[in-house]
Amino acid sequence: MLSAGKTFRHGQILRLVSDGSIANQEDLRRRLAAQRLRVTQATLSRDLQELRLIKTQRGYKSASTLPDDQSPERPLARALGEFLLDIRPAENLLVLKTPPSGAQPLAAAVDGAKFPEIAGTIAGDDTVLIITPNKKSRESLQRRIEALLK
Amino acid sequence: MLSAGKTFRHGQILRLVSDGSIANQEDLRRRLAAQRLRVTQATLSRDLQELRLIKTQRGYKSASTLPDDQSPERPLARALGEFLLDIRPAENLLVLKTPPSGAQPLAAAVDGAKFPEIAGTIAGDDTVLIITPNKKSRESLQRRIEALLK
DNA sequence: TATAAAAATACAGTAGGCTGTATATTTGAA
DNA sequence: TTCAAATATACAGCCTACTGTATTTTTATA
Repeated sequence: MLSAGKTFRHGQILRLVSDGSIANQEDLRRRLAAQRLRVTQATLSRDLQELRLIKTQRGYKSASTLPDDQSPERPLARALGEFLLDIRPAENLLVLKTPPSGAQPLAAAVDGAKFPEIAGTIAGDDTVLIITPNKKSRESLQRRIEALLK
Repeated sequence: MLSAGKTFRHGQILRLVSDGSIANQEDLRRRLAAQRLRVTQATLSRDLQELRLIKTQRGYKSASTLPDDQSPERPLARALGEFLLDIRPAENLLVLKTPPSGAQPLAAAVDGAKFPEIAGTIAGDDTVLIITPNKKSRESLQRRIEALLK
């Protein structure tokens, strides 16, 4: 299904939720159904989890400011699968090559993974530069990233 | 398998091929195997097709300069699945919302699809603005894009 | 043209992602 | 606390992408 359905649904959920008038998942389900997006409550439960939306008195709200107890490597694994073309080590630096325009999303995913080895990242159009304190930490990071590939 | 293997393998194929020393698919297979990427000749045949690499006297070469007879909507469908959060029509304009940093890649994919309705696109960080000559063409374009969603 | 090497593909199996159904758990109000 | 509503999840099915095997088709060379 290419998952376009899911991503688009997520966008619609964010939009509906930001309007602030969603009382519960059944409510959300009806709103989506009204625009031809028919899914079950179970699916919405999963969606809200993936989107990190938590319920408040006034509807749902982003939980992105809350502690990050989810595994941060999941979205990174996806991004790597989608974008990574090559890994090039260079002393304390790690260069990730992507197709044109792939660097920004991949860098965001790398940042999101919050690897302790990483001092910082810089992304251009098709290149992500990851800076680590030293060669050892780069090697460690590289192993962890490569482990996410297969 | 998350296809991480495939994208990364494609990157490695591009790298090996650019070195110019690949004689044939069996040769390429051995080179990849030497770096722990073990696949069959059949898979490489498919990879080279996807990468549009054609054989020349001196190895393989990009065929991207050749006429574009492939459907341009494939990568767009992927990009939409990956990035599209919302579609907002406005007279002769179509606004595509994406997650942060999603606009550039999505815009590139839209551009790549070469829709005749499109006069131009402008992308920021999370918004792609598509300009069409008039409302009719915007409606047409919108239908075509929405058809790629499911 | 005949032949062998190279490349392409038909076919089938595998694996993972997504979703619905049905059920369990949690939450909140009385 | 108790009950009903709301939410989460175990389970299974479906679908698609990917890949290997085995074979066919193409290419190039003698």
